[in-house]
Amino acid sequence: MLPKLDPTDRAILAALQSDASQSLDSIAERLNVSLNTVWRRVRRLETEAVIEKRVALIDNEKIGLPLTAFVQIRTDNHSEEWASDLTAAVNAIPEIVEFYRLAGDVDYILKMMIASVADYDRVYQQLISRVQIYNVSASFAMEKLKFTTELPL
Amino acid sequence: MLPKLDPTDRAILAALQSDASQSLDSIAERLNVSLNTVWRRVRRLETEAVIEKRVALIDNEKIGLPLTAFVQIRTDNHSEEWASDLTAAVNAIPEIVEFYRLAGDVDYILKMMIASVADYDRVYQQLISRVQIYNVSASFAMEKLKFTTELPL
DNA sequence: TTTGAAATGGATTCGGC
DNA sequence: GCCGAATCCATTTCAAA
Repeated sequence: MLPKLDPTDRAILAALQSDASQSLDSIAERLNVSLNTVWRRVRRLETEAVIEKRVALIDNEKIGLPLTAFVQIRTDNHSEEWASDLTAAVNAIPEIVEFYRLAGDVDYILKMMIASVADYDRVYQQLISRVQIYNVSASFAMEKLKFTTELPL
Repeated sequence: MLPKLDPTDRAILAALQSDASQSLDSIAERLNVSLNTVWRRVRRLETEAVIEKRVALIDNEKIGLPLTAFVQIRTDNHSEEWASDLTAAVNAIPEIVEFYRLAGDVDYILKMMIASVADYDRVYQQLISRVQIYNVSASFAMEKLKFTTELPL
């Protein structure tokens, strides 16, 4: 199931997940392989969807969303239907950027990017207006100490 | 402090954070402005660091890191030194992709991308070998329901 | 000072070997 | 895997508003 990745593939992935604006040429030179090789590997990694997409990362503070909040959700309703309602509600709210179902005590965790604590309430109201939630607890980030989209290879 | 962003800037940011591989030409056409205008706006957004970087997003499952864990940390040591030791330790561990200091009961939360629960233990041991931690609780994601780097504009 | 049209040069794409 | 042609695209220049 997992695509085979040799050291060259991994080096290319490492390069592109760190900086996707660099030219294939410069990667080829750094890895001591031909441009053509890099190009073919990248194309393969894209068709296999190892590379999901290329995106620009935007500074959340510069666009007026300095606050990150984590919200833990517990439910007393473990039906499929409730779960898919919650997922649909979350997907409709762009401030919620991550959402996971958890093992254990807390059922779900989500992360939201917001302007302020008042803005948290606005998003929270949006969420609970769409789906019945049993128990919510929010934690606000005082300081972002690390954030990266780079995965270890 | 916040850069002024007009609707064209926001539309360009929205386009690039959704797909940075599209040409400036196609964005220009879609927004009904000239290529030149888009190019200048992008350059300005880059020099102002509203656009932080361009990256390739990699499928964590395809590279053998299917598990996401959230780790909540409480400390009894609130010194500056301990905090900076923790941050240094976290920065040295590539499996830890996000790390925040929180307001409230839990002092820190971090997110890690790992191969398995056994792999969680390996990373956890690395962390506690570098810094004394009072209380840790980990939650494992059973299901990733939403993940995006796109911020609302 | 801002805009768009057009030219340049560099990077990507993809065939053939 | 390597070369090279064709294409595409970012970047610069320049003229006009």
